[in-house]
Amino acid sequence: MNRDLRNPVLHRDDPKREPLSGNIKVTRQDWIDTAMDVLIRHGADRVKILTLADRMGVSRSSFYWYFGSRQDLLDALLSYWEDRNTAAMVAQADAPAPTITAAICNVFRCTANPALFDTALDFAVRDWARRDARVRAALDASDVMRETALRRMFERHGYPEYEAETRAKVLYYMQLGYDFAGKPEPGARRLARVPEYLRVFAGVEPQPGEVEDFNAYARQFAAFSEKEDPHAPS
Amino acid sequence: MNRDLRNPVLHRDDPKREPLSGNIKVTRQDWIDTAMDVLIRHGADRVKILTLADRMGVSRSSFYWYFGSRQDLLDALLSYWEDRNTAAMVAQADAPAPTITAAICNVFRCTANPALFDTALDFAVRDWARRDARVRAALDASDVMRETALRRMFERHGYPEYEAETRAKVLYYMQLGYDFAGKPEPGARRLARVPEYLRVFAGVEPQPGEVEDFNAYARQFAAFSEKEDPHAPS
DNA sequence: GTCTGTCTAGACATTTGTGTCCAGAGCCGG
DNA sequence: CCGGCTCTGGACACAAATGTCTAGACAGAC
Repeated sequence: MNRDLRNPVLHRDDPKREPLSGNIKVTRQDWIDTAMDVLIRHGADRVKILTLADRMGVSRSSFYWYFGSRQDLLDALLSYWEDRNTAAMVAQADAPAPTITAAICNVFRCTANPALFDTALDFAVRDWARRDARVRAALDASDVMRETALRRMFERHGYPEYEAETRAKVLYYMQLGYDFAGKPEPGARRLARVPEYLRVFAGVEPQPGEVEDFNAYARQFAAFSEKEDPHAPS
Repeated sequence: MNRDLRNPVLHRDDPKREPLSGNIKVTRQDWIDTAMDVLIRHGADRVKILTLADRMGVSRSSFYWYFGSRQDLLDALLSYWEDRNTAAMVAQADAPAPTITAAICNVFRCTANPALFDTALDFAVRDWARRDARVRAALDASDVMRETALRRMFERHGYPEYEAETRAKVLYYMQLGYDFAGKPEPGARRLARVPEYLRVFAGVEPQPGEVEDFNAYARQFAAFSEKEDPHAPS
């Protein structure tokens, strides 16, 4: 029973690592999934090993087989976020669109669709960034990428560079502030307000059919119709 | 030495309580001030009694003379916030103004002036609200009051009720999102953008002199010219 | 069937934070 | 000057969380 032969570090870091079948109660991914849920619902500083273990019905020791430390787990959570939300929003902003209002609707499609963009996760990461410099750096980089993509979007539709930058800021920070604030408006009222938002953000009238197209899309997602409060405490 | 005669609860709760002069190292207000600083810079969950005591150079026991528990201190912090930011923003929104753009500038004056509105504190309370139901309730009430005041402002300047509500939301949530996001724009660029913001928020051109009046006001405050990063971690 | 590697449980040490108790220092009024 | 009130320091108990160590259960390979 040589201790070096079962060195857990090697196995943890091996991407091809395949666990034995019947022996396992939880996998590395189970730890990550549970931690992600706690991160979103309670914040990064409440991702505690004991809490996760209790919730999954295993002992804390199991954790240290899969992860070297709590920090390792948190790094995994940040990696997941980095590979998701920002890419989705940039893609939607870059998507071709006949008019600026249609283009803005594309951006709305992003935040309306939980499969494309997890607003609760995005918020949790922002919250976390206040407490961790590495997270903060990753977040700042993401904000720049998103805002740049939105500015390019306005520029493609004929807005001068400086005005495009301002409108990108209004659109992006309004979106941010809306998700940040307490209670979201009920889905129906929120949808009804879309044409007005388009007028304010673009400064022009939406074209016929554009709002209807977006509404039809948005109604597919519970997030936009009856979203549960993403900031409920405790 | 009857214990009931020196019952600390009576003294702590007595608003007319006057400490002896030369005997005191810290006052109740010192604890609150230090806690407020930590709340703003690191978040409510890092307001630890030991940390505060170390920083003031006294023992933890002193704390329990002035406060019954850590919760008592946090309640004091919340009370302070409740009596400040919201009142200031509502007052600025209600202030008479010749045009809508001048009225919006009044609101900008609020967030530009640290004496009227502490954005960092506001943010810290929002952060805290995610972790404490009572804070969350106080925050929700404040958001409603602020948004209502902004809607009334647009209505007074002739916007129909529904459009006034939408524009109030864009103005308020953009403000929120801007403070929420990572790095604020440098002061000069931010000031230069004011007229464009006015056009987007109001949908009309600012009148001559309005922007200049606001700029002259804003330049008095370091917060708007070279604000330090309010969300630096740790 | 035994051995080997994978994974888990339970006990231990350590750190950090809260709250309580008590002795006592310092100031004040009588 | 002295007794009582105000406030502080230091010791204690306790709880929550992290990380380490060791024994051992279990499946698969041979």
